[in-house]
Amino acid sequence: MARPKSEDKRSAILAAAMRVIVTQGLSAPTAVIAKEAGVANGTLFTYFETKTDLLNELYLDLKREMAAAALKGFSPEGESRKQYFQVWTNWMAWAVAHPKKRRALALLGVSDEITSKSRAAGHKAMAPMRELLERVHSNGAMRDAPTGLFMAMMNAAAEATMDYMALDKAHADKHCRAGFEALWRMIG
Amino acid sequence: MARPKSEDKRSAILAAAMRVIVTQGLSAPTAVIAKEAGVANGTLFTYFETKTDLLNELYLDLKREMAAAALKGFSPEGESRKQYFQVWTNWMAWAVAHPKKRRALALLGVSDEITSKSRAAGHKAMAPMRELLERVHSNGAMRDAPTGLFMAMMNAAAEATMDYMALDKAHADKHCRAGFEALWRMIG
Amino acid sequence: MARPKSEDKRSAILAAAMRVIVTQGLSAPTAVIAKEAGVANGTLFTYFETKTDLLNELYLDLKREMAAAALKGFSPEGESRKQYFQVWTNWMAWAVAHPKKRRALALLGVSDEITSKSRAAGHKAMAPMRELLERVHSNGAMRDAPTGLFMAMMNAAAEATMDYMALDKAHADKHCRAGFEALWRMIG
Amino acid sequence: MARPKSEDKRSAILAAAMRVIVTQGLSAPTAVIAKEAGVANGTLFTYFETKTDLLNELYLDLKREMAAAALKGFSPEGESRKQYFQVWTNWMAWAVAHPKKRRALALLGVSDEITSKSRAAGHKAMAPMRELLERVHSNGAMRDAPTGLFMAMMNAAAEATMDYMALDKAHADKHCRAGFEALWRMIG
DNA sequence: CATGAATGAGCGTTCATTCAT
DNA sequence: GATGAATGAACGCTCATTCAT
Repeated sequence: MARPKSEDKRSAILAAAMRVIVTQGLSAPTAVIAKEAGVANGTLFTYFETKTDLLNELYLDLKREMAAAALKGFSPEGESRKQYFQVWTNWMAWAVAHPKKRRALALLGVSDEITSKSRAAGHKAMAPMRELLERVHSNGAMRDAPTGLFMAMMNAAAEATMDYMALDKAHADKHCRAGFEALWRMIG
Repeated sequence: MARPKSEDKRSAILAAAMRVIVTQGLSAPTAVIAKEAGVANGTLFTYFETKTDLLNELYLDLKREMAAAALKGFSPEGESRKQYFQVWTNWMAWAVAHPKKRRALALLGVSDEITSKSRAAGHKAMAPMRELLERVHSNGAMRDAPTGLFMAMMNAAAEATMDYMALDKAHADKHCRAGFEALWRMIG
Repeated sequence: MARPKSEDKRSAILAAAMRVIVTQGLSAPTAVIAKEAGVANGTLFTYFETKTDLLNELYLDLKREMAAAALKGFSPEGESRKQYFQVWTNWMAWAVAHPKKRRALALLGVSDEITSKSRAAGHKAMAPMRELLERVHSNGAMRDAPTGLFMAMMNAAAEATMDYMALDKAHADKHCRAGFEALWRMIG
Repeated sequence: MARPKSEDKRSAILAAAMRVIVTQGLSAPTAVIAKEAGVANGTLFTYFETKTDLLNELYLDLKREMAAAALKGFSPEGESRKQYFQVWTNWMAWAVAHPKKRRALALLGVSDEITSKSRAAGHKAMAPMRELLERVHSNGAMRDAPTGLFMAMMNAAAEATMDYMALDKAHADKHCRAGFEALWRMIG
């Protein structure tokens, strides 16, 4: 089958795109991404039909990686607070460990290049976390507020905490806990 | 060129930029913005030296308008909770009344075209709110968390509430209060 | 109204396109055409929205010029043979005097970039000649053959004669007459 | 590489090229031709060094096939008119039976990718017809016109007749004869 | 100052051809 | 020999900015 499409090259392109996007934004030329990945200009297009496709796949890739990191070791048993604290801690740890990926994800998340299909798939990767939170919601202080508002508040708190942890890495752990406590006061 | 002739034209361009950005994103051509403003292509550049300048000024403009709306009728006396509830209500009302402006502001906020100088100036417009919140912070449940984290959480909650109100306008008032209650539980 | 669109520039581009197409074919880069016309790359697109538009307008332009040359001094009175001989002579003279234009027209004529609308408009420019020929047809040796076949034969004879005249310019006049005689034997 | 292994593959590529060119023009990608032929992208280049080579060989192939069809059963004896009518009829029949091949040949014929060498070889395939016509020429009405003009006129008439037959297949036979009569009036 | 044509760098994508498998 | 991924030059077109009118 001749030279098979190389999974390595594919991920090299995705990784390069991530790095380049962080420094140059989503308008980074595909040529720059290709060069950063160490492949020829045209090769990028044998792995991704269009730039938009590349961006969408990168979005999903990062979203899935983030979800996997957050849900690492997660089992849907035990006390909700403890469970969620574990997830929260994983999540924050990933965010602090991969600031570039988080930045790229943020840029992609607000771009209108990302299709609703990609967004839905990204959502799905977070499903276990969402289920856990639904349990929290229905028993907690916000039980009378709509789920959508509840989720939005939770997400917002998470993003804010990540931002702050990144800003003051030295006390990241402390901020992680403080963020969680604040959140739990709100929703618990 | 500090004060070009027609202040009307200037604001027409800013308003046009806002409208166009909402539908086309930040990459909207200056030619389109100019046409939407009813002026010639080149005229835009006698009012704003570069497109980046235009975006920065629009950012500040919107930020200031938003701050003014939120702080309408604000006087730094009285009980913090009541004061802040008033501000919060104003703020949410503005957001719901001007979804396009909020959308444009959101796009601008994450763009790397916006300089830190603009961001600082935008910050400044919110100073009275910040001062009020600092009082809340030093006496409230998050008094041991850093101000930055505190502010980030508050902002995040506000954005989340706005989003949700926009999504379900019929019960906007209810969500406005629910968001505030949740926030206050966290920070009060 | 600022710099008005310059009719000169427009025709410079059309003329340049004609020249370039003759040497490089229809796939000649727009950049080359622009340079040949002495304008910037982008300027070409303020006069012609797309390359296809440029090609279509060039086609029409040449077709009209050719028709005008052939029909110069034509009045629909007098004996058909004499009339048509005059047209034929004009036509051949134009073809020999403007071999590049004829070559460009030939290339454009077989291209599928040229729309049926352009072809129809080109046809229209030849209408007076067509009418004259219809008279010839209905009274001549081919009166029982369909008009379409008649016209095709006439056109083919014209093209063949032009080709041969171009090949042997020294005796162009003689070939012009020989071609006409042959044609007339066929259709007269 | 003069005679690569599979003659089948070679003709599959040529046939595919013909089909693809008819629908997509001469700028059809080699990749598309290869796929249509059921071979890999690169395989095409083991049978034809360059795309230009492929086009030239296709041109010759078609030209030869056309000549063979026209000359089927031809023997250089008997009355010229009868002989040529036979050839003409064969020729027209082939054209009507293989409109795609004729279309491809037409596209190739006007392309500047086709070398003069290929054109000369194509010419050669028609030699017997040409010899017959030379006899007609030297005794016919055009005996005083140069051979080149004579041949051009004959070819033009043939093309025109083919075009018209293809347009109105129902009466193809009639048009075939009408075309011949017209031609013979001109040259006979 | 207003206008809009002029400019040319820059971009996403294509495709003939090469070459590793 | 067959395959199809790799290559990179090339192209049509866009658009921020300049400048003649």
